Amino acid sequence: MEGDRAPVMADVARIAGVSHQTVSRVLNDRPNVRPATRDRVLAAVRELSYRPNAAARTLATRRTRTLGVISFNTTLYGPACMLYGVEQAARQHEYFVTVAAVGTLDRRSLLDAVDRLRDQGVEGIIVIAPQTSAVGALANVPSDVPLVAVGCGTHTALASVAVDNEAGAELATSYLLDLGHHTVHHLVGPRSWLDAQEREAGWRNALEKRGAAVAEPLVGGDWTARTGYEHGQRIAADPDITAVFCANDHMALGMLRALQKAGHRVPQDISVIGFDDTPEAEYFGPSLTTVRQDFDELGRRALRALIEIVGDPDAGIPAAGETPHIVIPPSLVVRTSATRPRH
Amino acid sequence: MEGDRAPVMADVARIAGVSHQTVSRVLNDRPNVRPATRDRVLAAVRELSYRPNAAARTLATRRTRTLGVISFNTTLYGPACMLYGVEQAARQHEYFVTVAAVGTLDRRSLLDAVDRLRDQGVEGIIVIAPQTSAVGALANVPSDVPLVAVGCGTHTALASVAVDNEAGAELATSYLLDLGHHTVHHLVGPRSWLDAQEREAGWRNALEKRGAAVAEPLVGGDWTARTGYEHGQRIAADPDITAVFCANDHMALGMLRALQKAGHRVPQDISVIGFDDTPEAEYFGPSLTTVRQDFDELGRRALRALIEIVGDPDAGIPAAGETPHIVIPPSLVVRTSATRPRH
DNA sequence: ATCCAAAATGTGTGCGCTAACAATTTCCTC
DNA sequence: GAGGAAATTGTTAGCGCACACATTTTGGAT
Repeated sequence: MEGDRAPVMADVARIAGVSHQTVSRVLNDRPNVRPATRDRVLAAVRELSYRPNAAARTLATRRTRTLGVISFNTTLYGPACMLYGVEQAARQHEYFVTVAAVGTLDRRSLLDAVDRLRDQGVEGIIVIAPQTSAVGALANVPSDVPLVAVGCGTHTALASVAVDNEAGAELATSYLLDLGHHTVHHLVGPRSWLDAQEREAGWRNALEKRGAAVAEPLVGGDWTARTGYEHGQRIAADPDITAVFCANDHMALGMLRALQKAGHRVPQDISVIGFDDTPEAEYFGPSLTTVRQDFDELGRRALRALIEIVGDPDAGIPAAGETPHIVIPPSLVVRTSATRPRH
Repeated sequence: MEGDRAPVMADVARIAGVSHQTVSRVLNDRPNVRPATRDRVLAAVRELSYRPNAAARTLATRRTRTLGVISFNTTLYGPACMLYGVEQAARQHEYFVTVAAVGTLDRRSLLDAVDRLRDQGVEGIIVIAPQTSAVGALANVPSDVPLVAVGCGTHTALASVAVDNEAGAELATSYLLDLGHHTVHHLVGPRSWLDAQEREAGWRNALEKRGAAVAEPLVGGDWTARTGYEHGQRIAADPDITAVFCANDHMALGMLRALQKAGHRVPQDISVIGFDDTPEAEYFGPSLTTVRQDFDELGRRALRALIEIVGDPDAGIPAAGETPHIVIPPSLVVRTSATRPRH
């Protein structure tokens, strides 16, 4: 058990009575191999439990069939889903994916992550790091490996795949307006995130389109239920507010709790809408009306976009200078946390 | 830009006026290099932006410095955190990590994942797949790469790192008993998960130790809020029940909603306790008392255990036959969803 | 100066594979 | 059954690096 090396192609060749090149041809589905020979080779492969050595193959072909994913916080529901989608699609396309989590989003640690991934020889990188600063840092990274950003705003120099945050926010806001609310307040996400900025813009747009008053947005949210709760306490104190659009579901949860604790009923007294549609949102108290984005699909699309760029090199690299932006429309999921205002 | 190959060690050597071997020595921190030479080499490296070729290095050293993670559903909070912890620790130890998500937990797709990872040359594998079947399938995989299971029960033939589910469940159950409840009902997780089994066992133990009645456990839960809700409806109909221990937080959330919808107040009428302590649990209505497990730490420990096995080979492989089991104690987080029963 | 060990550097080889080309065989056509 | 194109197989040469060893240089001790 100790002494014998893992079998190599030459071993297979010997057993099958052919040259190692023929083995290579069989393994790579090359044409011009007689079926009988192919069978003998495959038999030998099985007999030895031979597995090709990836490093050697990479060295010879200069292709690693590996993609990298840089992720800021895989712990969040969205990023976790996107990662899943990416891996799923990668497998389908016969790529490996290696992940690099970054703890902070400063330029340095981002570039470090890129470096680490390049050291490993990834052919392309997907960035799940929806912060403005991240995109900024990455946009002009002097790298020869293609980058695609996923789930982060479209206003970027990077190729990207994202949900249309603005449209989603407009959907939510308009819905509340249609219900009869005079205006809608907005708890924004961290301003450093593109998603937060875009959702805020969408909210503002919808309000202005209808000529509704644009109240000062509530800032300081960090996506967590905690900050939602804190703002909820303030909102609860203002009797004029009838509708709040929260930049994500978790903050909406905190908001719900604060409101109820302060004695308000949702939706009778105040309507609340979230964003993301996490699996739990339906079971919040009350069931949360929210904007759904298909994270999985986002990841899959990102991967496909990346592969297209990395491409079978013979497919040709897309015209440089063109940074493709794929945007996916979100949808409103109506549940019970929002309703008509009382008059 | 097109024609020139990426620089290789020989290029660096030429520029620095040394042999490629000296470059190699510098890059690998080998002793016996004059400081002046080392500096010239490093300068040349910088000048060319040289990066060593991982494939070539792997081919020569037979080490990939890559670990694999097999994960069933990275979308869940726990697995996502563990993955994060793993990656974090891996980086520290200068390992890459590549992920392989499996969609279903049958033996085949599990072995496929292992194969895929081995094809890529991983030196070890961490399995985040806490199902009985998964462990069973993996326990006797005829593999030369070390496996460590994480976050899944300790009663396994696999090396593992896990939280002490049984202790956690006892903690929760005893707490409720101490509060004065005559007995505690239990909504179990999917029976195919070791965690679910162990939590059930812990719950049962605690009850028996105190001589409390052991009610029929509520089965059919699948970790989602939906099934928590469904069982909640049934529980709400039984006036005798005063305390429920749910196998995870999401199901507890569904339970809370169903109970409230049915007109019960939590905790005044019924106490509820969860398991996991997801970030949102604190903001459920009411704030959820739950058993906390440190997923990050779990991931980190798993990685360290794996590295120890993969080890600097000179460190020696631990005695075969010994499958180390690391268990981490959970803790009870007391919030407001559980209280004394009314008499 | 002389010699020797230690330090510093260079040379050759192989890791396991694929690409390019060379050699052989097969199979058809006339 | 001769000739030649097409199909099949083999041979050689790297890919870029680290390891084992050979060689040179250095820095004392004598």
